[in-house]
Amino acid sequence: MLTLKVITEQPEEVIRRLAKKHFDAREIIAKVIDADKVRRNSQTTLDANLAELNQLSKSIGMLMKEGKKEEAEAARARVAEMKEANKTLEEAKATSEQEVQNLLVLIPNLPHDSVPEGRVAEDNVIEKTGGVIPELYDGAMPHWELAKKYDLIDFELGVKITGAGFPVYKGYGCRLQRALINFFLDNAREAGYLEIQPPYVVNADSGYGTGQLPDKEGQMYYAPADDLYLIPTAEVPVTNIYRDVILNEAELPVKNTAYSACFRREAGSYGKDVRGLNRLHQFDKVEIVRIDTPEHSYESLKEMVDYVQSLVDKLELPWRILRLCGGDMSFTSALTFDFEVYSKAQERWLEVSSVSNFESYQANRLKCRYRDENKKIQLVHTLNGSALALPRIVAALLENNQTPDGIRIPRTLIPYTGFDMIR
RNA sequence: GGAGAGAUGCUCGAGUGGUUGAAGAGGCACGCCUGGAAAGCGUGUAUACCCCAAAAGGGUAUCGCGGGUUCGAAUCCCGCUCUCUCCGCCA
Repeated sequence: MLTLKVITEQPEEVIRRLAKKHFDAREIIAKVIDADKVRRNSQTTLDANLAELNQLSKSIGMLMKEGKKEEAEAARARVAEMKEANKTLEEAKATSEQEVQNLLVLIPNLPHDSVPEGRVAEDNVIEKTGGVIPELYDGAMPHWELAKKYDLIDFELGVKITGAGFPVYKGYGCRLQRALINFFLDNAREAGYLEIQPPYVVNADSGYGTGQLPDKEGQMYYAPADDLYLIPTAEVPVTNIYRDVILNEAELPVKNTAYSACFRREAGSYGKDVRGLNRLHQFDKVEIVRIDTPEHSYESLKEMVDYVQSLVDKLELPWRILRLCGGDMSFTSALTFDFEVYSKAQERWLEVSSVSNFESYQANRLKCRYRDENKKIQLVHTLNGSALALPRIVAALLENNQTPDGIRIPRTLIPYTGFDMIR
């Protein structure tokens, strides 16, 4: 969430910048400022009262020792009186504090100045493209047919065991999955990321820390018996490592990577876009997470984008990078680049990665800060990106590399798969 | 799952109702000493919020978390969470 400071000190600036996200902040910011005034006022008087109370209590102790019983009793009466008044003040303070908090989480992050204007996905700006879109032979198939033909993935079996969106991988399909995971992790390690194996299940505090809760509650699988959530991405457990932590500037940037299975309810998405591997309830992903200083975070973002580009290049996939427009960006992001690869048989672009700088928005909720060179404590910037999500990469690899004789494995991946063709 | 013990600052650790934000030690930072270092000596070393234009300064809260008793709670009471030990079960 945004800091109270930026909202109370520069409300007009906040309103102006949020307009790009098509969020009219005027009313809610007025409410925040009002609630904050109440909060401040009640704290100021409450603190003064408590100070007097503390003084009185001390004096009672002294008077008792000195045997001045009557004076002590008088002080006691005064205390009792003040405590009544403090109850009201305490309530006002707690209520207004909660109100500020409740309002703050409803305000999205400010988009970076370089975010393009726009409302929908079509308004995103193509930043860069690469790779070659292949020509396929007559009779080329979409990946769900290829998966069946070569017995790589059994979608119906997943329905039987669990439900739609939980495919069962088999044989070459499994080996391709494992190869990709190792390929992504090894590349990340070589790029300086520390590998983490996080829990796949998190508590509510972690959900709030990265912003899945409260607003995206319905998108996570929930285990009520233990009040735990299945992670929708490794970002959640990995970023929460740094919840309530004060880092030293020398430790920055933190560079972590993690493979995990990801679980998403995807409530409300149906239709042809969900065919095959395009949208799943359980999928595999390697995530990269960075924590950095405000001064360096955009350089970090660029490095992350370049890194993801190197992956799709190595996989010989046709790709493009989109700079997301204000209307298509996530609630929490300041600047996001999406990576898409072209799926030739489906003749459409598939999103395989989303790389974002959240600036201090996530850090504020997470309470992740660092001590700068002047020993001053300030919020870090957090960034993350997929590097990469498997299903759509697999879809594109299968479709783009199909030949009448089988499916060709990209050269850089062969050491990981142990085979060069799926036949 | 059963029984017991415990949770204090960066770390260890003292502290069972009254200037305790918290002794002591260690660590760390700075200064002195030194040719340099070690040792030694000195000083400093939590976070959030509020008041103040800012700085200086002042105030409030925080000893796992939440509530209660009391004029006053790290210290007493209740609930919760977590950790450790033993037993059981087990990849």
